[in-house]
Amino acid sequence: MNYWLFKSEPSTWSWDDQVAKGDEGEEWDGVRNYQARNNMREMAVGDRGLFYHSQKDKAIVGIVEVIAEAHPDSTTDDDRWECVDIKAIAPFETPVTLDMCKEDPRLEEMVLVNNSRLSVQPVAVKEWKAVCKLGGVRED
DNA sequence: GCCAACGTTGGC
DNA sequence: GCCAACGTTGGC
Repeated sequence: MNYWLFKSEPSTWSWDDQVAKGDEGEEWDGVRNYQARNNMREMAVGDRGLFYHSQKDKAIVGIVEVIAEAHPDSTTDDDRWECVDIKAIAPFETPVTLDMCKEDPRLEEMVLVNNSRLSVQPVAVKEWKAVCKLGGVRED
């Protein structure tokens, strides 16, 4: 299984919006960046992801699961763009802020810390475990 | 609200 | 195929 990080502005699409979709989930559409798209193409059903709020929160707030592999993005006719579907799994007891990530030596190589603009990022296993521990959720 | 960093676009 | 110009993102 691989681990990822999905970034969103809460005013556009928030964790609460994601939770409201329940087990049906929602497609992670609107991505117009090749690196982010390529990451989504790598995803398999069952992969887990961190849900990050950019802008005001700047914190990882929950865990999501990939429930559908990459497929054409329904919000555009441009066939270059694809997206996966994800559903909310569990909220973090404690949101893991960007500052916390920057301060943690285990997370110094995290993409979020070094390239915060990439909207869909890979997460290393050790990073995943560290973030889950900080967030107060079981890592599975 | 500013601005640095980055990615994309399009003229040459 | 290079690179300047432009638009967007997101931390501060």
